[in-house]
Amino acid sequence: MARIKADNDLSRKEIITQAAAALFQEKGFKAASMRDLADKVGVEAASLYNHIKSKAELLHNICVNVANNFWNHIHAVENHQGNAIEKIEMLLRFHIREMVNNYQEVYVSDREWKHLTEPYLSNFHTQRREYRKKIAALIEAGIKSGEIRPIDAPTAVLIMLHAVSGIDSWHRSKQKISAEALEENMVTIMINGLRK
Amino acid sequence: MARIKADNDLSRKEIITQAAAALFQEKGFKAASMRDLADKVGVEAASLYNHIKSKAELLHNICVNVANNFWNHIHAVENHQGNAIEKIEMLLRFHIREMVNNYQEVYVSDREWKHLTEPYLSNFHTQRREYRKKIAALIEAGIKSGEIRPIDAPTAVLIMLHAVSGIDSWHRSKQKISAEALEENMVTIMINGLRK
DNA sequence: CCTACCGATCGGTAGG
DNA sequence: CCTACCGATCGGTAGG
Repeated sequence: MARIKADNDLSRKEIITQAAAALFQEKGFKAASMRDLADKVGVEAASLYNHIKSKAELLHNICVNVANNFWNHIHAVENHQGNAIEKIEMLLRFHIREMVNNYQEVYVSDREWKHLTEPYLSNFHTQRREYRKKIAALIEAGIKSGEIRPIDAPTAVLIMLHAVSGIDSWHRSKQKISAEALEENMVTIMINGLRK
Repeated sequence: MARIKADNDLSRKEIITQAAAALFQEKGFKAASMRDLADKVGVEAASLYNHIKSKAELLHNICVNVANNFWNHIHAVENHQGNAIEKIEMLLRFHIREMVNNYQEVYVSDREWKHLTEPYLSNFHTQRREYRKKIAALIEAGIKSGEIRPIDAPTAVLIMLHAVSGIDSWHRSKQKISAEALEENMVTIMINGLRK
């Protein structure tokens, strides 16, 4: 009995979090009200608080989930057997697929994280900086091995990550090319831009 | 006398608009309050309304200024003598420089325009779409002439524009490379990514 | 999960 | 340019 109740609570909370991700993506965190969210879920605003603690908690959960997802993946990339270009392509394809399939959460985590409250804001910021350093290290390795042009690695990271975040425009576009074609086009442009 | 007063009003309004651009960039449009803005300018909130009509007008002015700036430039690019790669490089360098030198306004126009009110929202959206079509046409021309890889032009546009918007991270970074080095690195990666 | 309601803050106005 | 203030809306709570 207790377990079934706990399961129901969990999935209810997940439904609310998913709806919050969609809402924060559409309107932005500050412009999205808890009344908007309640409408989306189909309850009164006050009822949300039986499942969540606060609006801030919703943003926090979204950002932490996304951050951990990318954080886990880059360790797999680092341990992957292969040259630098292969590793970077692996990372790039993961980013593209996450942006395609898990659009709203990834978008919110990327664009709305500055509305996190302390200490989560500082934690997120630090992890983000570490994550980018890891990508820069992959690029540096590729420059040393002669696979990649002698460019500024942090600048290359910034181009890569932001290019991928442009997929939000793809989601909204009228005549979408397929997700596969999008991925191949992005990889072609970015990898050839880096490759010597 | 009347002229001096008019001049003072204009520059006062410009001071407020500049401060608003900085504030909207830092906090986001919705999270930035008119009391915040008044503090930044050094007056009481009510006094702002002797110079501006509304908070919405401030965002509108910022977005229209930026949009017109880019709109005028792309006509110069289209009329420029040269091959497709040269035109695209010219456009890319202009975007990079605007993002470096006119950071706050460009950033706000890029990230906060969805908070515009009608009919400005629709106008902005339409102009933005037309602008991107013009860039896609430049890329298509380069593909036809054999200068550029056979890629999906709208995807290439989206990568280019978003890569440039990543310069906001450069502004905040601790050990900044020079603006010139940033520009050369970006141009190298993007142009070689496109070039056949 | 709802009704009823709270204190805080918002954009903006009146009047001087 | 300021003091004083407004109606609306916000995130969230009490109590059932």
